[in-house]
Amino acid sequence: MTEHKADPGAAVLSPAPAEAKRRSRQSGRVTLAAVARRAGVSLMSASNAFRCPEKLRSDTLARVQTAARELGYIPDVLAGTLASGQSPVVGVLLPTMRNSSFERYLSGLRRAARETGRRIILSFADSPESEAEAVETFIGLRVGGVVLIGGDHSPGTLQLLRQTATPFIETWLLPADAGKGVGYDAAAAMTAMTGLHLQAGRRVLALIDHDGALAARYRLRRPAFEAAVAAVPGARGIIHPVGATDSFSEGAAAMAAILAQAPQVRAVICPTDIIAAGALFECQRRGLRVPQDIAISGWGNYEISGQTLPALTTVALDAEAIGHAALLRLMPGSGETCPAQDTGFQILRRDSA
Amino acid sequence: MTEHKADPGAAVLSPAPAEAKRRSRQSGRVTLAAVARRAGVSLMSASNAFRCPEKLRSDTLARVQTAARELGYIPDVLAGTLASGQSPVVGVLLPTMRNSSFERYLSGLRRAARETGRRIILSFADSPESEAEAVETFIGLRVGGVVLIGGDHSPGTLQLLRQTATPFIETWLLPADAGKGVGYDAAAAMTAMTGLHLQAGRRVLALIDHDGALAARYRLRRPAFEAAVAAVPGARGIIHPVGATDSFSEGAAAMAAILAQAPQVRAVICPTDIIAAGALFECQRRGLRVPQDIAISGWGNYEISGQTLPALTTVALDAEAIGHAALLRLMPGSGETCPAQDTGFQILRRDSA
DNA sequence: GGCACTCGCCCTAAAACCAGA
DNA sequence: GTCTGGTTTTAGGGCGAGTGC
Repeated sequence: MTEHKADPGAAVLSPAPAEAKRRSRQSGRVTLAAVARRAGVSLMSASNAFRCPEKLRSDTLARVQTAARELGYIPDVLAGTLASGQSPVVGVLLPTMRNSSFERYLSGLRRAARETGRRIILSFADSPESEAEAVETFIGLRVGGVVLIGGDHSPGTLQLLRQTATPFIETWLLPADAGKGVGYDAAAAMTAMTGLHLQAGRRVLALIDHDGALAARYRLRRPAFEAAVAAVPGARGIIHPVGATDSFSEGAAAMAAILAQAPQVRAVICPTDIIAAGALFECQRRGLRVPQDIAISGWGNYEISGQTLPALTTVALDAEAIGHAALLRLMPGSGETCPAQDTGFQILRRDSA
Repeated sequence: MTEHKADPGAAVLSPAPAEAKRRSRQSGRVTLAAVARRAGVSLMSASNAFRCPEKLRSDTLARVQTAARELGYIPDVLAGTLASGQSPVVGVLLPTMRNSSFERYLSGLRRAARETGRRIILSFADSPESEAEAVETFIGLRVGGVVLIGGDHSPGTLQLLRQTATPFIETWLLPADAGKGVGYDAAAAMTAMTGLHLQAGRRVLALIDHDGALAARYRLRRPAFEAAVAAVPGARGIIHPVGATDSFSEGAAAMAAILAQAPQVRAVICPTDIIAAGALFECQRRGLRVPQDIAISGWGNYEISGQTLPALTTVALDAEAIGHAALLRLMPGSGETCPAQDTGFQILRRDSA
């Protein structure tokens, strides 16, 4: 069936122009209608084949599926979302790539997405502005939900989510948005970690404390540290704040600063394994022995923590479980019971402390 | 204007049901129509205010903008894409989170996106299946383009992209898809790196070679290594393959295996800085001095490479530039001249080799 | 500057079809 | 041949915005 552009002048007379115009706007992609035509069923049956397969007789269903496969049909999520008002897409916002826990977190999210037929898209944001921007992109895409890390979000971000009634969930920390979040008890972990150093007989402890924007996932730790130190007579705690960027060089610089300020420090608690590794490298450069001269502990059980010499004592948390539970909890309609919200943690004692 | 759900029983009698039905399907979100109403302009003017502002008188424009801000209007990208057939969203596919070059790559992409008014969504894929799945999600979302890393993609992935006529670009390596890709010359970098070890007088060199799925971004290196070694009389090259997972422990294991197999090895060229750091840690554990006993070089100039002791000699590449150029090249319509496709590299000599 | 139509799909309602009882 | 119950079709109206006239 050949067809050329209709002469605009003849438009009124010929039946063709409407047809031609329609064609010109079509994307050329395989549509559901094409699948239906090929399978010899109605549009509705084709639609139902994807949406509620149980409504079709199995042979009809098979016909549609075959046709879809043969044609290479990929559902237009946009059109579906627009029409139904429901999107299978979940937007996940990560603060940084540098935290290897997030890799496991993501695989938990992916597993849950596979289980519930959802699709995940990602974005990274390390500042309030980029966070709001990313969330706006998600909302513009009319995602079905948004998964956030930490409880520290720019007012703009939260307002956007709320005013558009986009379901979202905050993860990683407890207590998060009461009854909704998924995470572990960072304060308890800090209490345990500080206790470990104290029980080893160390009395002058330093805490490297992340601050800055979007650093709320560290915020619960400091009070727990201070309380634990205060509970032991003769113990002293030093707080050294660092910027929110997680890097080896920050760890090295922090270690240098702490040693300059308080040479008698015997243990350094780091907010991440990256910082801890950086601090360890700095000690190596100075010829300080770890843990004999000074103990170092990290946080997060990143892969590197098991590989440095000495290996790093750290806090292991179940990022995979957090991710998995987060997605399931995001949409109550899943029909599944909501998993427990506390995914726990574990102090992983290795050689550095 | 209060309104409650219409009583289903009364549906037939009341004039409300149609209205109620309509309402029930509406998202409740702020639409362009609402903005137009509030600004007292037609729907078209409101649309134009965003799409081609120059078509409006400035006071009309301002009225629309004010109304949009007051209402908290967020354009429905879905509807816009569906209607126009063009999407401002670009899907970026990353192989892994562990490569800190990708962070810079991403910021280049983001900068370009900001410059051209596009939006970026991300996905990670480390296997052919997850790659195809991610690309399918992008295509289902009818993204305007897809940015890929490396030239090694599952046939399914490429076929999907081609059959749906989705614009895409392969980055990172040269020569990529001739005339379209953006990247650096990995073979030349390997030649230079091998030369560095040879010039230092080392004659038994080992290459740790990534293989496995999706590892094409390493594939050009080995022949260059072999050629460089062959060109120097008395030099010998050992190839040690490792799986595609980029981890410290892989590096450590590879180093152990190489030492067992060829104790006389004097230099090890690693495919990434992570592997190199892992290899270095293994040497430390064995009391081998780097670089006196054995030289190690990495690849990628990840942050860790400057922090270990000794710091790692590595290949620095301009990931930011790759990302930036990739997005600009993806859509020729940008009106900008396409930047050069070779973003170059640099051998960063530090202490480990 | 505005009207009518379109993008691809969803959804409701009601009618049509197809067994078997 | 009518009734029944499940399956499929027909018809039409959206969803929110862009496009051609």
